[in-house]
Amino acid sequence: MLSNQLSKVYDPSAVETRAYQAWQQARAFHAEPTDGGPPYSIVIPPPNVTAALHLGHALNNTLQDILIRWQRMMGKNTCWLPGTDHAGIATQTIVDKRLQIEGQPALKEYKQMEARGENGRSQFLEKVYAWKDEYEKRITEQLKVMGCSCDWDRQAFTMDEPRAKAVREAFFRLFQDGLIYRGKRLVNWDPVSQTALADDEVEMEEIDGNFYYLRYPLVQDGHAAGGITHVTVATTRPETMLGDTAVAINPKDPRAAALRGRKVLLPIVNRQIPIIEDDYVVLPVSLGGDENDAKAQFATGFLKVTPAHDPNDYEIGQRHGLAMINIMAPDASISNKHGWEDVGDGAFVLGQSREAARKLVVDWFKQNGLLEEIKPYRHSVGHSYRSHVPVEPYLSDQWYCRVTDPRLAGAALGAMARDQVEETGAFVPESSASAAGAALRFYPARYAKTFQTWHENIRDWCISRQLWWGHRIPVWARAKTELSPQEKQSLTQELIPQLRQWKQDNRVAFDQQVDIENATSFFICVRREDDQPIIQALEKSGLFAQDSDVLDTWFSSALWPMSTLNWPDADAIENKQSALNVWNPTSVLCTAREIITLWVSRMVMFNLYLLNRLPFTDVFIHAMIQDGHGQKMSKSLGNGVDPVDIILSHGADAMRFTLASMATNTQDVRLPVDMVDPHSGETFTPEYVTDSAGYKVAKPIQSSPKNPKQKMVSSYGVASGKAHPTPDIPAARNTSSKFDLGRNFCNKLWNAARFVIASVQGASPPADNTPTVTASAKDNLPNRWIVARFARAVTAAQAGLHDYRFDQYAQACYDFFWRDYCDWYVEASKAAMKDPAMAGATARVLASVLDGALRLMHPMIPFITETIWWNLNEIAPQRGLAGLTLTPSELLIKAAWPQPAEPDESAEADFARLQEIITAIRNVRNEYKVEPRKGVTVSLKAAGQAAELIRDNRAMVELLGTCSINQIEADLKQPVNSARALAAEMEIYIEDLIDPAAEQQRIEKKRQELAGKISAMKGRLSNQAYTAKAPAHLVQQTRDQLAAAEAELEKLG
RNA sequence: GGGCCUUUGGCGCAGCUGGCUAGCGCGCUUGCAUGACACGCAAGAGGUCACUGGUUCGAGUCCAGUAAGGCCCA
Repeated sequence: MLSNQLSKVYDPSAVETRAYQAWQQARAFHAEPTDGGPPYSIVIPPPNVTAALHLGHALNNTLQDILIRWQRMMGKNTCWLPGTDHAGIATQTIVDKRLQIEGQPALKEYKQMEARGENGRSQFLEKVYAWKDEYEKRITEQLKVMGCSCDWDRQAFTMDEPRAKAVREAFFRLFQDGLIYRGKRLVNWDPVSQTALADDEVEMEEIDGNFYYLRYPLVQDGHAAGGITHVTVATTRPETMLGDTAVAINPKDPRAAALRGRKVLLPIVNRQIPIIEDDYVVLPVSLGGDENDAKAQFATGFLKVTPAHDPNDYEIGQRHGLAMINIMAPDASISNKHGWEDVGDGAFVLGQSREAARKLVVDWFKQNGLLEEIKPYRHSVGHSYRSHVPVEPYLSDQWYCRVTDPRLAGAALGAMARDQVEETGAFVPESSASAAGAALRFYPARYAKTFQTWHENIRDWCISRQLWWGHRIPVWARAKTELSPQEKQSLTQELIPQLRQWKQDNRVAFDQQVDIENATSFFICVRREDDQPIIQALEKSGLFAQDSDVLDTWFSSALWPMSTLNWPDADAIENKQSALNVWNPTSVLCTAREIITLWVSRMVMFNLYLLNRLPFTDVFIHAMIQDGHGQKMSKSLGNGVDPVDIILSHGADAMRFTLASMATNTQDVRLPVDMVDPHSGETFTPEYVTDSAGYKVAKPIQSSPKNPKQKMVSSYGVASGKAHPTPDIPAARNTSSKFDLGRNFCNKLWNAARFVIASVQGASPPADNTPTVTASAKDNLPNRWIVARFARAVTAAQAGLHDYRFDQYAQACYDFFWRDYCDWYVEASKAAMKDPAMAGATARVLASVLDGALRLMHPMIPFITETIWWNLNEIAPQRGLAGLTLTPSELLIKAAWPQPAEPDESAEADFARLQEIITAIRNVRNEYKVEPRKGVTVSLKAAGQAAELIRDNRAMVELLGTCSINQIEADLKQPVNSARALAAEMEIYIEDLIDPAAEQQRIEKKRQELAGKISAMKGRLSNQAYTAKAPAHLVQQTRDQLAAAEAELEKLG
């Protein structure tokens, strides 16, 4: 067996690899549902296979691992399910781009191959799978080096076989129940990716645009119109006028009456379109519109209505039964082949891009005297989150999930914890799940509101995407509307009877209320991917073809807490002891806030609908990490920090500790980003500049702090292409000195453990060498004290973890281990270990409290604690104290979480007095500039218990104060030439310090401090309102404090 | 436009249902290479808690408003 001796210098990389291997060998991460114990489970928010993990992932997964390891030590049957997400559009786009950069055939070429019948689709998907394999592997590696204790046996991917099965079943059930439908709607169309986007995939960006004022002449039909010959519409998108089918006016507009029933002649196309009245139209300021509304300032009172190219116009079109004319091809060029027929004089715009067409149309209006004016206007325009081009509202056939249905959105609202639901007037029925106490609860609570508002305003979810990378939509549609008599016969006589049978067998579903005998088109959803007889029958008939679209990635993500646990396998559903039934609902979902609407909502709706229970009970939303200027970390700004770099430079434990300390209750945390000088290896703060968009970025070229002549390229320089690294001017990595916090702590822990283990090694066992050896002997105050402090630390740590306050947990560990254990207890033990009467018991306490501390800190810093644990097991196997049960365990990961005991308050109070005295002595030594190792002689004026306390702990005070105690007397006179300090109601004289002036100054400073306090407290007490209204105990406390301060002042003389 | 959040020493953050003489880490100052640790030890300096008003015996903490910044949803 390898020696577990701790190396002199802490080397994280050596420690980490070995510990992780040991855990895996022991199968410590794996659990079976039948293992027993209360279940505790987490599903990982599956990282996208698009790219490697960044610091946000590191935070997210560190926090999950802390929870998992904590709960495992608490004896729960713990399962953390890892996996990755295929991220449809993002991955497809990135692979396409990579192929283009490499000069290989890319998506465009594969699409052409597919059109020629050469399997372009499957060949392209092979490329995407290769990418996925690479990144899935990389992500898994990253999670492992971070220390994540995932159950790797259960690793999943959103497109693997079991997950595909879940998607199929869910789609089938929703389709069968009428919760999925196909509709011609306006979608957010990305003309570059040529796919529909969900609302949340559209990013609003402020754009400098214009309002164009276009004149539409009134059709002269012989009626007077109050002298009006034309109407002027204001638009930001003039090219869409080609598809106008009405002009709207507000019924309150005074001009409305005169124009009622009239028409305008749409220029260019010469289409006659009606003037309609609709409340939606904004009144211009001159006619009573709101002057604070920017739109009213720009409005003319007439609104061109283009139902096929604007969501609001679409609504108006629906209300008024207007025609919808689509004037664009899928690539957003102007086209007369997708629904626009009356081109009129518009041939000159056909085939033009949106941008070019806009210019041509405006020019046309100008030339024909119909352009009234152009006003600059800044407004927000939706952009594709993927291709970053403006999204086109586009009329097309898409699949929708009817999330507006009460069975989905309503159920999600009903599952919320009642005390987190805000009264909004909207009807929120309480569901059985929430009534049973298993309600959905958000941490921090404020995020419940986001969830609630989203569901109260939800719109149907467009789930189809015109992509290749994703789950195919399992629907077959009639490919032909016109059938030959032969085809007709084969359909009605063969296929339809079969279909009816299959439907009865629950193997297929039709869209609801369709008469399949007579309908010219209908949809068949096939339940199972492997139901070959059906699929073959449909395809061989030549009458049906599978929908070519894929599902939105979130459709499969929405099933994640079920699909990772093998839903819909029969065994998973029926067996009470199946993983699904034991671990779903999962215990908590850890994620960032932008995911509440995208993902949390959909998981809740699907899990409730399909399984009649929540996917998880707690939702913990953690902060987002920003750079030092409060900006999002992004590739293009070059302000990201790579977790792998931090692990290399600081160690995984150090990174984890720091991340946990940053996990406060707030929305965002800032992480100032530093750079590593590739010439010297030094970390320094780069020079910042402001880029054209107003972001603070690192100057592309930076100078080495050591030698300004040596230059380097910043990440921003690389990302923006503003500088190119060369051998002389290399690229510099980002880092952050914030991680020093964790590194310092781990280093402290390592060295303290080495020291403690070495001290314990030689010590003879305590007289009472049983697992219940007591630390409460009268002469063992430091022993009693550290045990009490440990009990407090456990309570604080546990409270922090329970509330998802990882910063409080980290702080509790830090304060206890460094401040109490190292600074005081280990130092004090140096005195006790020299005393044969105390050495044995002290050694036991040293080892036992170290044991407890390792257990306490293991979830946060697992590698280092595990490694020290092995060494401690070897050197000091006998551990445990009365009131501190420490069941032995070979591996720390499997050890039991320490139980908090009642802290010994008298030990705490007594020890605090000793600390005060020692600090006072040190203070005087420092002010008098006594040589650090030179002893001083100290006498104390103390009586009774105080004197006893000093006498009992004399060796410790002498050691820690670097002094020798001369006298401890109740009526001691201050020795000549001595300095005087007050502490713990004692007078302390440090002898042979002769500087009367300095002494006078010290005493005067102290006196003023006291006087300030006294006058403040006197003021408070002389206020009658205070004594009358403040709680009695507080008033008494003030009186006591005043008396104490006055007594102290008295002593100062 | 609606919602959420932030503003506490040079920097990053705590401060629970109001009682604070406002904490922590980094940085800073002064000592110290003490046989666990200089990624360290000891002792210090540094803040009228963004601003204005209110409630209260008492406000960093509650309320209203103002300013600056960030995020989400339209």
